[in-house]
Amino acid sequence: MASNRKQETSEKIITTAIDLFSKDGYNGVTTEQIAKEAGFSEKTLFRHFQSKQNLLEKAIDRYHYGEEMRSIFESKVVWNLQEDLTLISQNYHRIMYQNRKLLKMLMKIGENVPGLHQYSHRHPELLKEFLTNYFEEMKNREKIIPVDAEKIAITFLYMNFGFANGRMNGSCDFRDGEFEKLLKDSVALFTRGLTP
Amino acid sequence: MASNRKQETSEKIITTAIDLFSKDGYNGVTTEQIAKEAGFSEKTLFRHFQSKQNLLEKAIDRYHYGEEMRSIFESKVVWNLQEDLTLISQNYHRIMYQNRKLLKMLMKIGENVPGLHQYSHRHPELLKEFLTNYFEEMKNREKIIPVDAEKIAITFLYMNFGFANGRMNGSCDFRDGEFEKLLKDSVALFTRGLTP
DNA sequence: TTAAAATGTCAGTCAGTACAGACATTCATT
DNA sequence: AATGAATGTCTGTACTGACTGACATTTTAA
Repeated sequence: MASNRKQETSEKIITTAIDLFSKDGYNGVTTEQIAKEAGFSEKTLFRHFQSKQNLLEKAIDRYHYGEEMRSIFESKVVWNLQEDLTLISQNYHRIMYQNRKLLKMLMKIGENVPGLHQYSHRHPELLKEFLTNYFEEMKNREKIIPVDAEKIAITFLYMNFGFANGRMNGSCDFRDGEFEKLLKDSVALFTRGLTP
Repeated sequence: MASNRKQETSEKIITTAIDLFSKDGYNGVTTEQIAKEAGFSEKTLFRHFQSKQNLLEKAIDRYHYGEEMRSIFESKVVWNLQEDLTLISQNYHRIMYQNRKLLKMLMKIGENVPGLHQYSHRHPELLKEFLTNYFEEMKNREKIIPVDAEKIAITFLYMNFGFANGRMNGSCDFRDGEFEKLLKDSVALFTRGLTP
């Protein structure tokens, strides 16, 4: 089909744009670079997206990150701290890693993009609430010591955000299973710190 | 003194540049904007810094948080886990907060700036080593349980980086003493998770 | 084979922006 | 008050980069 080909072209241009934007930011990349890198002419880029700004917006829309994040909430918790935290952090990092370039891109985009800030903070907020409720319930079940559930949730989330950020920017050497081991140790620490 | 006045002008331009760069990135701000916002003419900006690129470089090495970071290493550890972690995290966040705009700026700058990546990762690396050695020694003294010292150090650091990042971007409402409470709770969690 | 859809080429427009020179003006110091 | 340093103003240059239109070429589907 023709429409299929058209779609593939758009797809290729978008992913290339995300790739370059994530490295050098929106203003640091030219439409010519994007088109060339994607293997098309600049003209084709504009035929597909009309403007650079629109290309950016289409790239952001592609952010299915939000929808995927929902899968975390659907994580079947079994009310066992270690198991649950492991599952949650694994899901979290899978999603963050899949969307790492988009995330880097978003972090580089200025504060001048309206609504973006709220948009990109909506899902983390939901995740925080989800975790807070989880810890609250665990307290009721007397499976963890009495703590400020929200603060523990924030701590767990920001710790994992830190991990994800470090992995994205290649700060530490997270080769092979190193990253998984780190997650395991951090979950173990939480578990030991919270179980009565 | 005349040289004093000159210096003050440079200072004002640099801080303004950092302020704007941190919001919209290097390419998202014009020299005209910087000059105007700083209260000078564009010509003065160029008389002081010759080029925009040079202004960026001066901004980067004038506000190097690296030296301040050294004060963390000079933190007098007393080999009491809770006290030491509290002191370290407090120092860390003081420095991160002071340099928050510079840090935001650095995060937005593309990977095309040579050497910047290594430069901005040098001090966190040192801090990681410092902390790793600390946990190692605490193990020897049998004040904490046997764990992978490096992984715990990474966990503690990335958690705090996550906090700092959240505070910089205003993700959560860290008003009044909320942030301090968060630090306290997270240190308590670590302490409980590591003490035998 | 053929028509339509998709892409390429190339030349060009237009706005924005880093930066320079000439000259006027303000400011601090004596 | 006078002088030199610092700054302002204004004009201009050179270049980049988003975006367009006309026309040619390739690709796809019937």
